[in-house]
Amino acid sequence: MSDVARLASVSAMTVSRALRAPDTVSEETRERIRDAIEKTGYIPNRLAGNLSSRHSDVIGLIVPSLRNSLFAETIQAIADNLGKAGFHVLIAESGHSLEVEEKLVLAFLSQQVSGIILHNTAHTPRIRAILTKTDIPVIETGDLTRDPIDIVVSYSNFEAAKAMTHHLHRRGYRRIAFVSLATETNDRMRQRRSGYLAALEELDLKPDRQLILETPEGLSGGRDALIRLLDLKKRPDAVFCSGDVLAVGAALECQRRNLRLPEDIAIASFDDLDILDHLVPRITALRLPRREIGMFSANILLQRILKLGGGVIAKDLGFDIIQREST
Amino acid sequence: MSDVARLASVSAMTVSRALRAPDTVSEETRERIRDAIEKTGYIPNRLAGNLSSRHSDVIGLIVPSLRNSLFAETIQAIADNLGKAGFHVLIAESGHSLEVEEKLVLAFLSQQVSGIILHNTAHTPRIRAILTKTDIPVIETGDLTRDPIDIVVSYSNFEAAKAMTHHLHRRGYRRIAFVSLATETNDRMRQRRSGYLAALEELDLKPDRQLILETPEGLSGGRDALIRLLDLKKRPDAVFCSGDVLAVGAALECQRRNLRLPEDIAIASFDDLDILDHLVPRITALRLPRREIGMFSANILLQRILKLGGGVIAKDLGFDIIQREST
DNA sequence: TCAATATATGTTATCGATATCATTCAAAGC
DNA sequence: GCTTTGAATGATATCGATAACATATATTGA
Repeated sequence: MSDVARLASVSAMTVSRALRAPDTVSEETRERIRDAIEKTGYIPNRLAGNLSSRHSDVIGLIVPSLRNSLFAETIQAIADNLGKAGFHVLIAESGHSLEVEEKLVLAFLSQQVSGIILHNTAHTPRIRAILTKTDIPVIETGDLTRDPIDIVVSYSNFEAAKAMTHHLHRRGYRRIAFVSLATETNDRMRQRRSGYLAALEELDLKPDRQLILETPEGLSGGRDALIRLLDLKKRPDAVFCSGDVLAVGAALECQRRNLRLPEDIAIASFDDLDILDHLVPRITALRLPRREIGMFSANILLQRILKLGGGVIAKDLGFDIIQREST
Repeated sequence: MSDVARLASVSAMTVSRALRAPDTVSEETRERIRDAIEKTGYIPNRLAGNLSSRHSDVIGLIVPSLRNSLFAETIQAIADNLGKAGFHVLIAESGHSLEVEEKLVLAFLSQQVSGIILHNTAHTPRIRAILTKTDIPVIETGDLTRDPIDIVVSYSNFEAAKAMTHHLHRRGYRRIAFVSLATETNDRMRQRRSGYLAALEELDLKPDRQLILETPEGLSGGRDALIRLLDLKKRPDAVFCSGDVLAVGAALECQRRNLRLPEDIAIASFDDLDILDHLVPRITALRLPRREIGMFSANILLQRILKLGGGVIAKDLGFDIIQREST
């Protein structure tokens, strides 16, 4: 930077101003500086700048997994919106482990990020404490938790699962199976199961243990769950697959076995992936506001960082049920 | 940090050493410092540290798109391996635009990243110039380009497409269609098309313009391409779908129309997504070394950053053809 | 026993920018 | 005409850590 300053015959301070607050520098000087920057190939050092100004232009984002394209839309919306405002996104993956999440949050804070977005709503006590104390905005997006650390932007997994269960009941199904990923390490799955159970209770249906399954991630998880259900003496008439791509795996297994959807068995999915609309028959699903969550999170974050007021603490973005041929 | 130092009755320098080079500090002092850190809740400021030591623990990664889970495996492998060594990954999305890529690279350099990983091999002249001059390692992973900026870790899109075309020919297909995404903004697609054409030439087959299509991303892109091909007077006997999920869209459209694979038409995919192995029938595909690319990239980057020598410049990780029922 | 080496710690300058206060000079106001 | 105001720029201290060098104490060996 001092090179640039020398070449433009101004002080380093003026160069800094020309870059960060152009209107405080005269047109003429600005031009000289622009030329000098061009000539020297100067690239600003944001580390120094951020250290000096004591705020950075980086936002930290932690997702449980990047493998599933589940978060891609949200991430993209976040990155787009923050990018427009000159911020960058540091993405990390926790692998559903709270310990890893703890390490990552600490690393982010070390990097002096200006905000943190988490997909989890369950955290280690230490992280809760640290994040509560810190004065940077913290957004949680995985579930509409009642006691957010700071801000929560989401839909309610509980309500969504309950609504879908009611929907299946309205369509005439009475033995509704519920398939999810491991609930042990995943609070969202627990919420969904609770929603399912709450609906059953409201409908005066007795939950049947055999119809409540956990299965590994991936297409084979969905396939295996379906196989287990078909092997039951009293088969379900509908299967509510409450995890990424599980419904796809289940539906493809039905195809393989020449089972007719929805006559032989109905399938509904928790998340409306592209492919659900391309399968034959098309699969009923909950549409979750993934893109909206990203947009909102980014915008609230910006508001808070730029101190524009507007103290939103919880934003419920809802969900839709997309009824298709599979139910 | 000075708080910690005071509490532990040592100088700030000793605290710094206790954190970055523990074995240069006595057991006893280290313990006092550890307690002091605990008590004060001190979180190091890496900006300051990196500025002072003139190297950072952040690696920049630019991918064309996060929407397709295509890069997820590579990203995960990169993040895992770098994470083990204490590095973090700053991920950004270029949306296939070279101008955006330029901005992102400049932003990364401003953040003083210790290394850059790009999926593209085509760049603006300015970026090529800047990245060639810089002394941080730069890895390109999208294609086995002949003139890498610095290091290339990939498979050859050209060879892979050629190999699959030969494979289809060996299986008896003679009218082989080639479907890709827009080649205009995607150098990898151009390489694949060239590979396809090269194979045709070696096989003494005349390329047929009607059989070489470009289509938008996504399942519907694949579906639409298939429809266009079926509408031809002289239908192809095989379709080589050379872009993410195109083969899935095409295969599902065949299902919808009750076309038998491979009797009525054969389908092959460029990338072996999970789902290809779950469809009925299962789809022949090229298996690309996505995870290996991530691992290798991370490791070479680390070698270079830590100056461990080992001057690999180009690493060809090859590919496999997975023959399944669809061809 | 005493210089020579090793180990543990402290001091100071510095990384590259920016906040803050100071200065200069011209236009405006009375 | 002279103070007042404001726009443009500069000088200096500082952000929080670490590199590089300096110092103090312990250890070794001849």
